[in-house]
Amino acid sequence: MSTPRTLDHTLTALADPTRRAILRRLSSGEARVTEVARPFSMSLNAISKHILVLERAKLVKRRKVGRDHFISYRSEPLDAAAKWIEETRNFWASRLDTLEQLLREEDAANK
Amino acid sequence: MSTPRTLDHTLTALADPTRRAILRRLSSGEARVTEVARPFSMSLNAISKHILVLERAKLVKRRKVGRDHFISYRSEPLDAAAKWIEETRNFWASRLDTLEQLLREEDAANK
DNA sequence: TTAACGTTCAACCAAACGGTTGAATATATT
DNA sequence: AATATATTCAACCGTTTGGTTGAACGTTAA
Repeated sequence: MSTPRTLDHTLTALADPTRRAILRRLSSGEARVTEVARPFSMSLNAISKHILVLERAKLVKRRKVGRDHFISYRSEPLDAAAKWIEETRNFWASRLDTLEQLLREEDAANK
Repeated sequence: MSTPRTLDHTLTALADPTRRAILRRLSSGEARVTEVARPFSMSLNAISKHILVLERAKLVKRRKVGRDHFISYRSEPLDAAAKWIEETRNFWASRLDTLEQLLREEDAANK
């Protein structure tokens, strides 16, 4: 089974609260980098780097118009991540021995 | 901005392919650390560290019996992560609908 | 008691992360 | 042409990450 690096990138990008906040900030549509950075108490450069991480994960798209870079949200990676998580949860839910395993552990814990 | 650090931990833990493989490896029930490590081409210590990261995220539980540590999968963090992702997707779905609608109205106005 | 086993601890390393500051680049404005 | 604005690039810093090796610790077996 090959390693889906895009999932690595997606989950890594989402694991940071600043980056999750940036995504929410984009809900009203495109925003320039400076606009994205405004509500945060860190440097513009720091936000620029966070945007790079989001871009690597394809969670945002960049549209350059003159000196302005417009950043916008892309939904595909989150869809894919949701799909993976659901598949994994189903995988676990369908393990036939799950109940048996729980009982075994309980039994051992109550020993 | 509330900071759910548990989500950070969950997503960070899941962002690594080795750790995702470890979780799958646990599908047949509990396993000792050495058993968990066996299929991997890295040192036992490396796997021990990965298990620590999974433990911090509460994705695995440890049960010590003598010198053996039995590692088992816990489903709660994945459930919580799925919930967050679904909420976020819903948030975006409604937002994108609204934007689309606005564009449609604008278009109609410019007729 | 001694030896083997299962696991972690400690030290180390290189690379990545998350942040900073200052300079460079490209575009707009006057 | 000169200046201001938007953004990135480059260098640096301290911490974390993912890996190694070797020693230590606790448990089981001879």
